[in-house]
Amino acid sequence: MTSPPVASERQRDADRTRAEILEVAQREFARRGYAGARVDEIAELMRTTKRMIYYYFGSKERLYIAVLEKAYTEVREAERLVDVEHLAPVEAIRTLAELTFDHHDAHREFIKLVAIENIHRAEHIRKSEVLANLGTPVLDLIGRILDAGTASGDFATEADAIDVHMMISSFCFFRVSNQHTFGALFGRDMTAPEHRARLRRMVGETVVAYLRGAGSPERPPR
Amino acid sequence: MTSPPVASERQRDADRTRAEILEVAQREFARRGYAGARVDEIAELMRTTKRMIYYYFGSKERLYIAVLEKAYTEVREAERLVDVEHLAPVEAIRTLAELTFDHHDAHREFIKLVAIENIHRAEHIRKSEVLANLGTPVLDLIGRILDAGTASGDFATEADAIDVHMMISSFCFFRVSNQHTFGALFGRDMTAPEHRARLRRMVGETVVAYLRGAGSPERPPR
DNA sequence: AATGTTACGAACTAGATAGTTAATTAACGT
DNA sequence: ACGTTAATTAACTATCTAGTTCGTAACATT
Repeated sequence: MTSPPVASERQRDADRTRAEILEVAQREFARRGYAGARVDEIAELMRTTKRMIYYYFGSKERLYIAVLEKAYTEVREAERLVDVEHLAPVEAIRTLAELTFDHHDAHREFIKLVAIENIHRAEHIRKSEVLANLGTPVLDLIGRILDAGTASGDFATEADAIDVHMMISSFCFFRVSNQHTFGALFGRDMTAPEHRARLRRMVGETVVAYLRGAGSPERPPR
Repeated sequence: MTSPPVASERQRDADRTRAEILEVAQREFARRGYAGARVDEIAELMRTTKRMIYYYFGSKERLYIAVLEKAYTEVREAERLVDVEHLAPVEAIRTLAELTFDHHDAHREFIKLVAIENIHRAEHIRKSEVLANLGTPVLDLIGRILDAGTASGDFATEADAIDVHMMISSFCFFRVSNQHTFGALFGRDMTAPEHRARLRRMVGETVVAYLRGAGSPERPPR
């Protein structure tokens, strides 16, 4: 006659505890960096104890890797939902750039984790079997858009998919990752709402302009 | 009859010791991040002792701030030497972009420091009186190039100097700062020699293409 | 040469920090 | 109802780490 235990009512719930540790840990690692984050601090910020971190993850490093794996996996999920192939090449690449912009805008904690991981020369990513083999479907998508654009004559620049991806990512990533030093030096918070729409348009226009071939010195823009 | 003390022979040399501490500290902070760097480690890597760090800099944080101040100041010195105003607008902005690329390519340790400082929300930069008021002459330079380009009709896009600076910086900075995660995920080291020239050309072409207005949807490229 | 000042070194300390031990309790299958 | 196992807690420890104490040696000044 007792009601079946609902997740939120249960006093012991491995999944819940594990998930909460990951959530809090992600926030702390993103805020303080890997070395700066404190296992005790993470423990205090949740309802369970430090022992649970070691029970489920074994070490600070393995917890950090688990955080990275979760964050990257979620981001890949979002990427899979991008659908721009019904658009003409120019609009397809412009829209992809703008969606990438939105995506970076919405996942700032993830960006911090990536920045932190780069400071550590990606040593943790390389230790993760999950992440080491995580190719990205975005590259294929860009490749197809580039092919279509070249075939249609819209794109004059012979571009490489990885390069184009880097160009789009760099703009979107930098705006968020370097907001603080940039803000301190130039007195402008690039992530403030009043700059958002303009910079969003800018990425799209930049990729399109580049691919159309307007930047090359030999061949003047058509 | 005793020979005058030469810098290298002297057993005590405040300037030298101070400089060596800064050098080693910069390397260590760039390698391990602020929290990850160890004062003892820095001390072991030089000929003097940990006591000297506290003698000259007072605390780990003040040492770190001193490292930032030195690094930023040196970079500003290099920026002052950029001279592209004798060129026509298109070539001026292209050259500026390419020089910025070279600059980032040559100062990777500085880039790491900036990335680290962003993880700490630029709190140390803000504590430094030297850095807080360090405007940049590059912005004025870009502003003048943009004005000239608009006046001559070469640039159709009404761009903002800070935005253009951000676009150039983001590409150059990201290539270096994110080389490790990017390499791990896409299997390409963007900082490898074989990609250098191509990507260098790419920044220049991208800014020029954008400023010519080739990316806008309303107005087709001229 | 005497004296004061600046630069330096070895050893030490208090507190922080990752990781552990071992006992305890809730859930679940039978 | 009951034994088994998975989940959880509190208290503990070894080590590390930023910062200090105190004494000394080199240089400058007179």
